[in-house]
Amino acid sequence: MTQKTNLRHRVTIADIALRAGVSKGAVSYALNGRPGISEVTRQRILKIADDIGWYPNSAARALSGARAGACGLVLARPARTLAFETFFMELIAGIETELSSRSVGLTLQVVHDLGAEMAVYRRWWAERRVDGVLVVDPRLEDPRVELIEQLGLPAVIIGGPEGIGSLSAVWSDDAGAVVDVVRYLARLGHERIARVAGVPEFRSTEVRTEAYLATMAELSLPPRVVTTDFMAESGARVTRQLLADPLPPTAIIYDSEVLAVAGLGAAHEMGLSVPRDVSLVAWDDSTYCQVVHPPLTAVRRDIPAMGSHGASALLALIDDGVITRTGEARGQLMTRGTTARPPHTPVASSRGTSSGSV
Amino acid sequence: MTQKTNLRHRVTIADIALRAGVSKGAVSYALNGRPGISEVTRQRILKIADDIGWYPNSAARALSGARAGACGLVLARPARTLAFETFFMELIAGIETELSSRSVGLTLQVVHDLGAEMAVYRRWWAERRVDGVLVVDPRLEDPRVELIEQLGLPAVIIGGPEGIGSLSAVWSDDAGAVVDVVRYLARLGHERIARVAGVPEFRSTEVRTEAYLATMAELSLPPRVVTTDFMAESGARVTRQLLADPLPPTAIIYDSEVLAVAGLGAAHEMGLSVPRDVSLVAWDDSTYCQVVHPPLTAVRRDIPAMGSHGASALLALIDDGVITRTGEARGQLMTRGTTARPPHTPVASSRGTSSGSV
DNA sequence: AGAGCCCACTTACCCGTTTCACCTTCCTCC
DNA sequence: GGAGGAAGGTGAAACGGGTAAGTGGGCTCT
Repeated sequence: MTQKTNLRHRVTIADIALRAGVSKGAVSYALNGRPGISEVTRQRILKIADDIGWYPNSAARALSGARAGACGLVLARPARTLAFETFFMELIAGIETELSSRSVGLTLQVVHDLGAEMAVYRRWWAERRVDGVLVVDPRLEDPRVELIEQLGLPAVIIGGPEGIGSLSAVWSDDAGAVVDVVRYLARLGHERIARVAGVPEFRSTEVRTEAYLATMAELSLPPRVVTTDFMAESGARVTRQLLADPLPPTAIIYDSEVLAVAGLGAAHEMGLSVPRDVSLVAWDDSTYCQVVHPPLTAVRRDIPAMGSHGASALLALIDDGVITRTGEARGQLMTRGTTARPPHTPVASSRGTSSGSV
Repeated sequence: MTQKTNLRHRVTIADIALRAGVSKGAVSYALNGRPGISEVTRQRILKIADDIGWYPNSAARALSGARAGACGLVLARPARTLAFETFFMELIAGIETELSSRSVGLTLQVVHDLGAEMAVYRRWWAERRVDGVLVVDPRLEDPRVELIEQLGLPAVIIGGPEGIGSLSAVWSDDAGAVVDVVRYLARLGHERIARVAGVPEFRSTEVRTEAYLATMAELSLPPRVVTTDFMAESGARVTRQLLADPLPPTAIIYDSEVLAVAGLGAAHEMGLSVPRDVSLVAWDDSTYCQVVHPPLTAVRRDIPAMGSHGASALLALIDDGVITRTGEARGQLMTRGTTARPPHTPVASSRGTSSGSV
């Protein structure tokens, strides 16, 4: 049979109808599992469709009032910080597991700022290019929410806390994990615990800072928060500043993984020994946290799970109009080599400080 | 005016035609900048389209024989290794700059293996979901090439070397950069220079290994290649094995950034000092290479440029059928803190090498 | 035996855009 | 003053699949 020699010819339901000796309508009913077709005819049609390698033309299907068959994700961080945040790749991998199992595509766009991001939503929705979007990095005053509600664009916010407006949301319990980290460090004997926070506009930053402040207050410890962006250089610079202080912190909690790795590098560069001189904790675990030396103590969240739950919530919203609001499991503290008791703890009255085990 | 209150109503060219008092066809000509419409009418139509916020329905446009308006990218590495390869995010960012400036979407799919990747190409093309694809990680015996040619699917291979089959390609001069690295290390006085290679099925791995072997032979140095996958643990394990050798290498060239960071961690863990005891070179530079301590000497390629050139080549292929084959600029060696003269070098005798212009 | 009804289809039109074939005007030129 | 042409449109037919409305034929029920 030469039926597959010309793979370039697009086979349509008309071809199937011709072979099966029925009408296009019958083929459509059969392929979509709708009633009105006898079981034998349906099977015959399905077999023919399979034989000649038919796939529905996504444009035609989308045009006739159905779905676009794709969801969108816009990343609005500067490309430089995107690349080294493994968060996004993990998230995408998680989203994909859910979407591809349902044969829904993922359309990605990388833009420079929030305004461009909103323009993309507008365009995508007007063009009917996506059925819904996943929104990341929720902000304190988030103009995207209003736009999305106005457009009636199905959307799921990823990264909470909790929902915003009337949108679906999936978030992790950041506050709880922060409390765990601070208490863990306090139990080790740390009193001067600093927090290196990310972009202040992000809701996650605020939530974590509040949880940090509350826990420090509860433990009657002096809080210290330094705000940065998510650039590695900032992590290094801030760490140098903190550690050059006359009364430096004995422990630092970073708001991202790359900040922590940079902080570790900065500490080493200053000739300090980690964790003997200072303890470091990363937020979000990754391979990098595990392979640097010493391996970083980190808060591990199941990011792929957040992605797949977000995608699943989005599909539920698109298909059935169901609004979902799910809190994920609290991040887990992975204690590794960068946390220990603070220096100068009266163990045997202030031993020697660094001997530089680089 | 209440013209924008209901953003949910999709405006079509019929709405524009009605307001302008012309036919749909005329509107289409006007909006697409085609001849057959007077300039005044065109301007009037454009203004109306802008006023009522018209965007072309992508499905309708795609259906009527035009383009899908999207390109595809399939990533077939295990999700675990994807997340920490900043390569892909940088590549995507580069692709996006080109695509989004032309209002073409990027459809992403993450799969487990090559078979699934090929199934995705088949489906995308049959569904008319993409106009072409960008193919990464070219392999020695690459079954994707045959499929793509058979389907007539426009495609650009990213990561050469050189083209495969009749496809467009964009690649970096890996061989040249490897020669540079080996010669640089040899000039520093290294003789036992090992190479930690990535997945052997990748063409890039072979090219680099060949260049390494040739250069080592040229310099009459004993080659040593260890093959791994791209997992961080493998990088650490292989490094430990190499360095535990009775006659260990004094320099190691890694095939990826994460392998190198893991190698650096392993060396530290063994109590070795870098670069005093061993020199390390990473392939592909990234923020991580710069913030670890000491900062990693690395081969820096302009990955976003490869992405945007690849996207640009793909659009040229789709629009004009032009096959492009471009070699990018050779990767540049960024000498940083992990390379120095080898240990036990008779410094007094045999001067003449470099004095490490870090 | 005729009414009623369901099954298994067919017919025809819809979605929004592009495009091809035509159809008016109006202008030019000999 | 009528042929020839171009400018500036119109109308309708695609594109491929979904779906409401219609249409026979066979069956049941009374």
